[in-house]
Amino acid sequence: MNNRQLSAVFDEMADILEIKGENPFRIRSFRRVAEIIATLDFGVAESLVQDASRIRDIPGIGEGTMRKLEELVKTGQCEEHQELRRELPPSMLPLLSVKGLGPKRVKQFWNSLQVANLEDLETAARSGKLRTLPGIGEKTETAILKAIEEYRKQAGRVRLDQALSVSADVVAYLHELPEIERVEAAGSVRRRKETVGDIDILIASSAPAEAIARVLQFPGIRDVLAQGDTKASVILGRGLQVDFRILEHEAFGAALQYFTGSKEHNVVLRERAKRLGYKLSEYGVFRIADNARLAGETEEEVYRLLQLPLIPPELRENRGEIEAAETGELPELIRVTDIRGDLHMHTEASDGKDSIQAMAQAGLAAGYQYIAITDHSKALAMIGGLDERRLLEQAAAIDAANEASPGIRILKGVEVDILTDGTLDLSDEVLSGLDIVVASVHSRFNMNRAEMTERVCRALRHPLVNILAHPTGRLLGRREPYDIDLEAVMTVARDHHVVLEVNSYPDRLDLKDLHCRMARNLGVLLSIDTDSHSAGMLGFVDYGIATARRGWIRAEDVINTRGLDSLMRILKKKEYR
DNA sequence: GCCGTTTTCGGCCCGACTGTTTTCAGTCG
Repeated sequence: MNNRQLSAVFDEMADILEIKGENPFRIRSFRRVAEIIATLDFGVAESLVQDASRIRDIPGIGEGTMRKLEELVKTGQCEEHQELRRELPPSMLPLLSVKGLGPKRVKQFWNSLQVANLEDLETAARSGKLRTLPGIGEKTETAILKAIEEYRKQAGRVRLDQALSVSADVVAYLHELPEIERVEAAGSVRRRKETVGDIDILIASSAPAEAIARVLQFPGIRDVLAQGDTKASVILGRGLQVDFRILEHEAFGAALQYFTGSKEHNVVLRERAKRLGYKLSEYGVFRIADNARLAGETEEEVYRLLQLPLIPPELRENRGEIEAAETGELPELIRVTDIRGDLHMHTEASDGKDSIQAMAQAGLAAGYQYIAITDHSKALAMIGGLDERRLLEQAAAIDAANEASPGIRILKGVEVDILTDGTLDLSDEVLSGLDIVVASVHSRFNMNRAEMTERVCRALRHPLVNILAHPTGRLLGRREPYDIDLEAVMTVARDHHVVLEVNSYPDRLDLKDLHCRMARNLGVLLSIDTDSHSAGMLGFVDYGIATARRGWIRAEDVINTRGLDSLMRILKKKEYR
């Protein structure tokens, strides 16, 4: 069993226990274990055999969990999990994701109406059976039907770039209103998660009623889900939910901290506050003794009172950032201004839209010192991939463009296909004449893990390969990553001085955040590139930077933060780290 | 189930909104 499967077992047990109404703290433990395993950068199954203390020593993992893990790894299942599945059908678990339904109601519907899945629930609601139950009236029944519809429609979350664009629109609109003194997006948008379920907007206003009224006039609201004195929830035309909260100025920092989350991060902070004799809420930090508010206007104050430095929002996932903050070991995260060039982009020679010169102009406008032109190779014939002859012609054109001293150095490169046997799609002779070779997989995504891993590793051992682009091949919401042993890939990359890409294209973000962290831990260098297909796309770098920051990446972990000379030494494999 | 500069037992985060409850439970974030 791999980590993902192990994690799913604990999550499912937590779901079932929750419906059964068992000890909430035991449930919380299971959830924590699921999260820990899901975000681990090494395999639980292998570690259990080789060095079990590597697992046992993780805070949150105790004796009970160790027993279950051993059982799962040895037999492929665990008795308690099987027992729970016999008690309650797993088909009812998705019901917990329907808005407005929690464990109590799911249990109630099962006990009294034998509702075992989404379809049963819809039938029961439509036939008016739900309203016969205690505590459920006509309104709740209608709300549930609506929630089922929403659940089916937006089972998926929206991509970060889309969420950022919507939240920017909303913030810009609110910013103009006189009733509103301050407005900020919080939540997973602020943490820059790769996908976002809803958008949280915080508003400071001394006239909350007026502010709420104006907020609800935002053009594009399709539906108002809830509305009170201090908050409102709406659905926008595109189906995205936006939650607004109105606050007083004095509590804005505490609210920003609170609504930025993550939930897991906040739980730990509150426990910490309590230990220190404080109470932390969205209204501030209060001294328990006399309920005096000691902080609230800024986030810095809140963290300072908890004896911590300000933790960057991208790190707030309870993945060790609080411990790191405590010991002064928070990383100095990379910023977009650290980037000095973009090493992956296409031109009209293959599937890009713009010329070499146009891309160079865009690079110059971005303040870059260098860019690399890396069009596709001939295996991608349908989009005009370059063969040896055309690549040589392009190289000559780049030489000419550099001669004209455009104010930016244009590197000659290629994105060469890694063929199914792990060889490259172009001859060494031509590749050796380039400044940079980016290699990637664009075919046969369904190979098994061992084959795919060997395919990629073979390519990484090729002495001319510099960067492995979009290493897992995933497309957010459209294509799963191919099955590959990333730890093996990273080890080979490090040993052969190959750099892994953080592809900033909004539906790729590949490597993703956890993989970035894994790379850093394994000593693998990264390159944050856009894979631009037109001049306007160089700005995608923001999303790659966000992903890297979530992966604890510093400027020194990324090769395109270096000056040209240092970069060239890495590309020549004379230097690494 | 996990954990320990109060503790190996007894804790384990906080507040708002909704609906239908006549005093609060369930859910959400």
